[in-house]
Amino acid sequence: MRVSRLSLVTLRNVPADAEIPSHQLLVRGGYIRRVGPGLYAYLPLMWRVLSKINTIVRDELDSLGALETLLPQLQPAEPWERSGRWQGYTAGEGIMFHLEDRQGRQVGLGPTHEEIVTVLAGDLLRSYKQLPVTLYQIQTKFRDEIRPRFGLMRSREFIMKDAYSFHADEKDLEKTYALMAGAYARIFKRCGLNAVAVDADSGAIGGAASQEFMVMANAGEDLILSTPDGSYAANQEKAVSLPSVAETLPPGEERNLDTPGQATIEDLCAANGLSPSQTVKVLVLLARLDDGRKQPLLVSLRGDQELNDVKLTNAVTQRMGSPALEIAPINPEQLRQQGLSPLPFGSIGPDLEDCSLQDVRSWEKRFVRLADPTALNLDRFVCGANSADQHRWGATWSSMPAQIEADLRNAKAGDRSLHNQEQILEERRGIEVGHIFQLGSKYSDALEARFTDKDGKQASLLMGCYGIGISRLAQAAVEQHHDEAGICWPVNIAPFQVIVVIANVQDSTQLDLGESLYGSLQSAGVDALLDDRSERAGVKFKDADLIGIPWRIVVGREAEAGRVEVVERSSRSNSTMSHQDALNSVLVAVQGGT
RNA sequence: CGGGGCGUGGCGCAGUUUGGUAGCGCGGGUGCUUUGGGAGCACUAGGUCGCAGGUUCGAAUCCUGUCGCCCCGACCA
Repeated sequence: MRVSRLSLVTLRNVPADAEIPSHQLLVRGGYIRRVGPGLYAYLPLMWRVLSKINTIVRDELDSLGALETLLPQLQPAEPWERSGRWQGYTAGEGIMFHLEDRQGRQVGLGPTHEEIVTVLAGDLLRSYKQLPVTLYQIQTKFRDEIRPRFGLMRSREFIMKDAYSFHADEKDLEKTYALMAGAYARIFKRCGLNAVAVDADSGAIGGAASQEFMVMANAGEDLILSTPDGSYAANQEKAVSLPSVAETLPPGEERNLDTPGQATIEDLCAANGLSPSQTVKVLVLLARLDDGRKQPLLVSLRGDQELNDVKLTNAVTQRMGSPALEIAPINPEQLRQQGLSPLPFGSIGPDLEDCSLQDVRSWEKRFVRLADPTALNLDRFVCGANSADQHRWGATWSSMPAQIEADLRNAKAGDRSLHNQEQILEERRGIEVGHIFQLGSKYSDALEARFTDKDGKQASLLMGCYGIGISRLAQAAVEQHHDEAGICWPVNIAPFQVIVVIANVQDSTQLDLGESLYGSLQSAGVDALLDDRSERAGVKFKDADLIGIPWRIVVGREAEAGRVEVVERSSRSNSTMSHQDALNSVLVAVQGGT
């Protein structure tokens, strides 16, 4: 390709709406353009990058025997209703774009394809003899994000590879899951990314085992906790750790404490010479459940611990038999609307009585009481006395109502690893580029996707599902590979592997040599770009750096002598040599990396 | 949804406080000079100042409404 024909528009100014380097560079380099909030056009250079990533992905998945398909983006509501996800995905903060067609049918734009593929699999896969099967597609997904940001990192329309596997038994599912994990590791490596697999929550997709593949970068939206020896890594949503040892309360009788204005753990401890680990804090929350119930919760944590929303949501979902769609603190306004008296927030104890809910209008009439082990393991503690400006010193669980024990706290940097107490957890930010799940029969049960097993009996298909954010991956690669001057693409996903820059196209010797090198590269099967523009050399160098082509051959001053300069973008190393040597060394470098 | 900010040529911005009929840098076009790290000079094209009302002799500027976009938050008392 000739740069003169590429419609290349690079920007010197940093676009005002781009925050992180990768987003700025992709816009400045002429890779993407914003069309609306969270909506981007992939310009010709970007499309080449995405195609290269897709080629690698296809190669690895095909080698596992997976089958490429293409499924509808416009999806009827019905299978989503049967899987129980229509409500959660469309109501309130739901993430699915949905609409009514001219016949009044409800349809959604696919944020993911479990429902569709499960229905299909149920139709197609009738016997264990057909299993296992893995189907995949590379396609645009739609998600009505609360707040799109960072360019392609969190956009409302993005390209995703999603794969779904179907099995007759657990063992077979686990086998494919493991194979897929291996393929993912190879895919990210071939894309030039430093990605790590971490334990993850399976979230709205549901299911058992689940791992995320994270590209470590400061711009990442996820917090990853890991041990220095690499033996443990997990998303904070899921991470576990050994809590620090609580300080014990000195001996003494249980008594009341006057705690005027001490509404936070911090204030309480400062005013009374306590350590946060000697206290129990109680959060008053309301869970909105999928079946319509509004369930008040009392959640007890040791004072020095933070609540983990994801763990809480999972615990509530499990106990209530209906998915928790949203859990939020109860505020005084809500109490008023329910016709309840105000609660002494800041002085709540685990034994706040259910009678304070007696007159509720639309909520459940009893609290569900959950407590984290860090709180339950305290023999004696300080907690709220359920009356304003009053706490209790030396309280014990024996005088409290029964609690549901559940891990509800955030693991954090500095905690000891549960798996090896010698190891202290560290935290880093990560960009989630892939996620694999063992779904089991969650969807096949709901959608009645069954097959006939060896014994002639009907059984639900066991499923795995596996995603890679293709467009996000491309941007993550830029986030991981750039410098002040621009992008430094890993050669395997670069839009072009080599750029031949003719320093001065007015000089016919330079022009001829440049053209000839370009032709030789093309005949050798290299993706080459020829900068044949009648710009000054400096402009062409700046653009080449910005768009990040891994290898540059400069045909300039010494063209007369048949000598050219070879520059490696990432290291900036350069050397001058004969054009034959240049061709050979670039061929070796480029093809060695493929 | 809550809080903050911003809408002025393709991009980045000034001008708004103190109304007087639109400007700077980059980019585009033409010509001459220049030619290895985003050149210089000259000429030139391009904006109903987000939109709709209002005040005024006169509105980018003041008032009202409205739409859009960006950032932060939605962390726990």
